[in-house]
Amino acid sequence: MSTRGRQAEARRNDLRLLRAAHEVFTTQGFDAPVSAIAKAAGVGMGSLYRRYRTKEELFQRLCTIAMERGVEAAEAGLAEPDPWDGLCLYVRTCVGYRAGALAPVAGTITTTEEMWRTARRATELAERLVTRAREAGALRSDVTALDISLLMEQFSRPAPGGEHPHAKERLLTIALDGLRAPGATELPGEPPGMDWYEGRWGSAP
Amino acid sequence: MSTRGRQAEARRNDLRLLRAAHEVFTTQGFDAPVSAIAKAAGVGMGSLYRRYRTKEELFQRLCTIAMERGVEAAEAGLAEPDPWDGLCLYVRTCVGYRAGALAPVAGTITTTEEMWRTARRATELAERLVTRAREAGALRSDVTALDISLLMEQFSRPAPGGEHPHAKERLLTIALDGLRAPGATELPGEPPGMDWYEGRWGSAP
DNA sequence: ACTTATCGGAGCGTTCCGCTCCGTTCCCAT
DNA sequence: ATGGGAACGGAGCGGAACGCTCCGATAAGT
Repeated sequence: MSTRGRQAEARRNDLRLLRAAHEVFTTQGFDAPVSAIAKAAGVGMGSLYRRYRTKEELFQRLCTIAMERGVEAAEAGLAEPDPWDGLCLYVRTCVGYRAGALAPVAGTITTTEEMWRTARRATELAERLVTRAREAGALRSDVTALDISLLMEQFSRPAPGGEHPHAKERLLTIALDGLRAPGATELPGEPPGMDWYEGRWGSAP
Repeated sequence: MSTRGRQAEARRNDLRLLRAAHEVFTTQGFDAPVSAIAKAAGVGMGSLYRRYRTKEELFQRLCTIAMERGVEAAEAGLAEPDPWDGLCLYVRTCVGYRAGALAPVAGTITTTEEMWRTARRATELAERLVTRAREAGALRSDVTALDISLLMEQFSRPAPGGEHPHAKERLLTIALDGLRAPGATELPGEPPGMDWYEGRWGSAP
């Protein structure tokens, strides 16, 4: 794998494209123009459209990668000996690269088979992580794994008016403290179910 | 003030327009088409543009009203005898009508004199509310009024993929529990300052 | 030197949006 | 009863922006 030549440039371009697309889509939403991604990647439109035939295809690839990173984060969390620290690591990592910002937009495009598979693996690992923390008595008992997914999603959403360097971490710390057992206030209403959550992505295969 | 006649219809239309605009802008953002607001209000484009000469003017009026509602919510919170309950009431009320969803978008248009005035009153009252709760020992001591504003903003942001009826309230309850004294984890980084916050709206007059 | 894969970006067709303009409706004063 | 005028709804205009294509330029491989 050389670092020179046209093929090497193609590989570099692909990486830069994915990075730029992640940045642009998570901060500006799926409506962001494709040209903005190309420009952010320092790559021409032609190169982008040779690699990904449509905007949707690029986005699908991006979602899969984001979920794979979520899987890795969950595995890293489970590798942590302390259940609470593991859960915090997982949440902080996912929010750190705004993984949740892609999830809601995923409902506006068709969900590929690969996306379903990866999503299933990610949710299963997250469930294990949450159950372990709860059974260790570190996590309040009335919160579900889906609550935490939605929490991450909420915190992944960017502030349109520019970001303060530490504000997000401060808020996330507050929320994580609120997750610790025992909960001071009982959580209201029915917890959201898995069927509802998956319904946002279209019908399951 | 009659309920019949053309003038009465004009008044009703104005009210419906403001309600619809609030709903559409807070859920779809400032990019939502004006026609969507007119349709949601059950009003023709002509009537909308006679009342508000531009889209921006409508949005400015909307922001002012939202902040006035924020002032009222803060006053209601201060009227509550228990400092903690008062703070919770304030936060829940503001998040309830997604007041924070307008704040970041306000930076994309020019801020009127009236908006500055109302904003100043709102932040001053919020500061009082927060200080009272902290001095009563109910609120963790390392959190600032601005942190709470940003928290409300974060929770005001709509989920593009449809909303679960109770999910938001559950997450908000968790966050509020995290705000109670004593904080389990120290908040990281410098708290955001007022100058940064106001800078998002353009330069102060 | 010639072939050929890859590059960047101008341009095409289309969609969408803010706003205007105008024919219609209906209150109300005479 | 009737004419004037204020308020109504919505089709349509001009222009901006977007997804995607096409092509001349560039440089690696032989």
